[in-house]
Amino acid sequence: MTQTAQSYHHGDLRTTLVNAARARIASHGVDSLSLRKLAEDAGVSRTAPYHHFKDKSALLSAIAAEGFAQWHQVAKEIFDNTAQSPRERFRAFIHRYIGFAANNPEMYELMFGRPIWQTDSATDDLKAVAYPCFQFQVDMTRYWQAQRLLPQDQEPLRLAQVTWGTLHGIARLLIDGIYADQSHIDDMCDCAADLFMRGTPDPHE
Amino acid sequence: MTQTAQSYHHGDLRTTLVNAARARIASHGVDSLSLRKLAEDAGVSRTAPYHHFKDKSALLSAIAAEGFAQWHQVAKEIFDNTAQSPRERFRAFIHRYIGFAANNPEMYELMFGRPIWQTDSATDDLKAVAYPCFQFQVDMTRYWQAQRLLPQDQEPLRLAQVTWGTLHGIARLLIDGIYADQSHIDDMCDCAADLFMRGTPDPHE
DNA sequence: GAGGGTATGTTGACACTGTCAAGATAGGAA
DNA sequence: TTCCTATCTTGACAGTGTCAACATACCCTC
Repeated sequence: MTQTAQSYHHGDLRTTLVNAARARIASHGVDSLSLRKLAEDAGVSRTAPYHHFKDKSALLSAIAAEGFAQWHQVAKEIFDNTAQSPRERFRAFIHRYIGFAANNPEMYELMFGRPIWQTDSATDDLKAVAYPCFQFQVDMTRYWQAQRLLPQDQEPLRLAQVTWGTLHGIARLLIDGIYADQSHIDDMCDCAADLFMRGTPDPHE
Repeated sequence: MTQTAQSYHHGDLRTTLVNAARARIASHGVDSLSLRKLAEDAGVSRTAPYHHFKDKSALLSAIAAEGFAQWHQVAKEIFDNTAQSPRERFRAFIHRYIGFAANNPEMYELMFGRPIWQTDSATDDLKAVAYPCFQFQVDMTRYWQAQRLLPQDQEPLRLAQVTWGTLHGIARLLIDGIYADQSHIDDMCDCAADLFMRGTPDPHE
């Protein structure tokens, strides 16, 4: 950013683009983002972004990767917070997951939407961030099974797929505004938590 | 369809468009559909479709409505099949739901995707078909609760949102190819069914 | 049957989009 | 200083959805 305005080269176009795109996506939605407008706002020509990203999908992948990293961080904090019981942490995890999606709907849409994952267009950089995030879900599931919060007679991978599927499905039904009312988010989370942990020993509550 | 080739009017353009669009979507995906190509394939000018649909979204809504009607029919058949026990029907319902999504991924994407539901662009026709479909999910949930397959201490609406959310989430993770392997569909469905019905009386199995 | 309203179809145009090719410029390494 | 490479530019192409204005055909009424 040490460049002057009349400089031929921008100086730090890549991060400028990513920042502008992130802001635009958060405020106006993924679909409203165009590379041309983005370039124009950055004071640069239409094709300049192509020297930093292979195509539009690559730009989106980069931003989605940020989202996965961000969520992974949150998940780790919840999981590692030993001040809470495993049971509390499990419940908190559900609420935070849905909360993350509800508070960042466009980012969530981007992270799990088609443009990125469809047709094998996912960047290696994106996979490098997202896959560990998926794996963490399995690891947590294994732990919760060991803690007797989740049924132990199920394969951890399957169980992780189902529990995460539940959160993902609720998040999408909420975001897409299909039939879930935003005012009942907490109720839905509690319902899901109760359902998953039903029949497990509960020494404290 | 009594028109000759050189007729100025097409005769039944609306259904021709819908049929062509449905086929195109099923084979090449929702994103690949363009009104112009559609019109060209129908041997008609680019703007002719606008006399039958307000815009592209309206066309998509019409096709999605077919999908909802189709699924609603399947759901009713499963639910009304008294030859099976409620427990078997519940399990069958889960498998069929995921199977429907896996076998018609593009239709499923269309039915629950953004272009239709976002920004209040859903047609009244679509809502008229889709909402009863959602309601049916709640009715079934209520029944399964009464049959003691699902916990009775939860509100039917909440429970329906969570169970449907689970199916929806699994379906999307599958379709979007995010992390679920298609070869384990049945295992995932069984895992979900076990999870939901866990702790409920099972006289026969 | 004649006339007019309406449904339907047409061409033209506009403002967009992503992306490629070819050329210009700047910075850094040899 | 020279040259390579990263970066940025203009020009162009093939698309897209959609509007406005106009043409044609059908149907209902007089």
